[in-house]
Amino acid sequence: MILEKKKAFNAYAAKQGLRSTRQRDVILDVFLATRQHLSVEELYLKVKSSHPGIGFATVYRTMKLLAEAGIARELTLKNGQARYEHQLAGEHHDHLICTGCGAIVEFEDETIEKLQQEIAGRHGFSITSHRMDLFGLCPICRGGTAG
Amino acid sequence: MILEKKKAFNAYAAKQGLRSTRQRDVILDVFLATRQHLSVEELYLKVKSSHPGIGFATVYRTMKLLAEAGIARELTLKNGQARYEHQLAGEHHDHLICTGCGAIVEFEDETIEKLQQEIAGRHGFSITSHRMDLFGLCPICRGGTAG
DNA sequence: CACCAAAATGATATTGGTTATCAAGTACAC
DNA sequence: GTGTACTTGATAACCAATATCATTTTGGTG
Repeated sequence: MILEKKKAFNAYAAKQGLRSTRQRDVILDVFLATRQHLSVEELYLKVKSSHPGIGFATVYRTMKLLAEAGIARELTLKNGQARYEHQLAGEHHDHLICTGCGAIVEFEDETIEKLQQEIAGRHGFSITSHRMDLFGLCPICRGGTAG
Repeated sequence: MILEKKKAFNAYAAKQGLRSTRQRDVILDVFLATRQHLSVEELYLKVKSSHPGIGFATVYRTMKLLAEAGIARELTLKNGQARYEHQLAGEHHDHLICTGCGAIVEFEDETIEKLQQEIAGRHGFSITSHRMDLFGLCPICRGGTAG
């Protein structure tokens, strides 16, 4: 699947007339090698540890590129810092976010998606994307005591 | 209803040991007098037009206060700038956001809310709040042509 | 391979929204 | 009225993100 993503990015790069660079390869590799929701800073630190020469401006630029290419999705969390997650082609998922420890659980629900389309339709909107985040406490932060 | 909000804020202020100031009254008035989703800057400009002496730091502080008091709700839009909307006691609504002109339409859907609770329950989460934004084009920006 | 124009990089400066600082002002209990 | 803790407003500081720009690299061409 990593190869697919790389091909997808190469295809996008070709279409856009972008050049193939070592830095972009490295950043894409690092991004694809993790399953977490990474901030640009975290990504930059990971990249830097193996390739100290790469500057953070390039990481920012490349992540924007990956988002445009449909490989990464940018999340705007409450603190204002951007985080990126993998974008599985055609798929979409939403988030359960623990306000205690920051843990993020992904989920998807077809029924909700359909309802969203219905609602949008009633207002004459054509939806291109959405964001749904549920905030609360995860089982661990609730302390094991149900309720 | 404006008086109710003011009473609610006074109650919160009393509970927190906060003092009653002219500035907070003015900012609350300005906020309650509008039905739009205002950025802090817009709010500041409105406040300033009638009370030039009030600084923006006070507007920021007061809006945080109103959010804590449950009177305002802070929205984190994609550009990172915070906007505030009215928080109707106990009620909750979500947003249809036009990516063309920035128009925001509010809606609520009980079925979705219930589904959210179900999903959270399946993962052991207890939900305290959520955010759901649907992005797309409003009827006007779609150009009138359905599709 | 050498050359060149365009694109990309990386160090740095800059921006823009938000928060912290702190002296001066104000509310409120006494 | 007095005292003091809370507020305010001007300013500086902060931080993520973007712009700038000289230098380097890519990828085509001869």
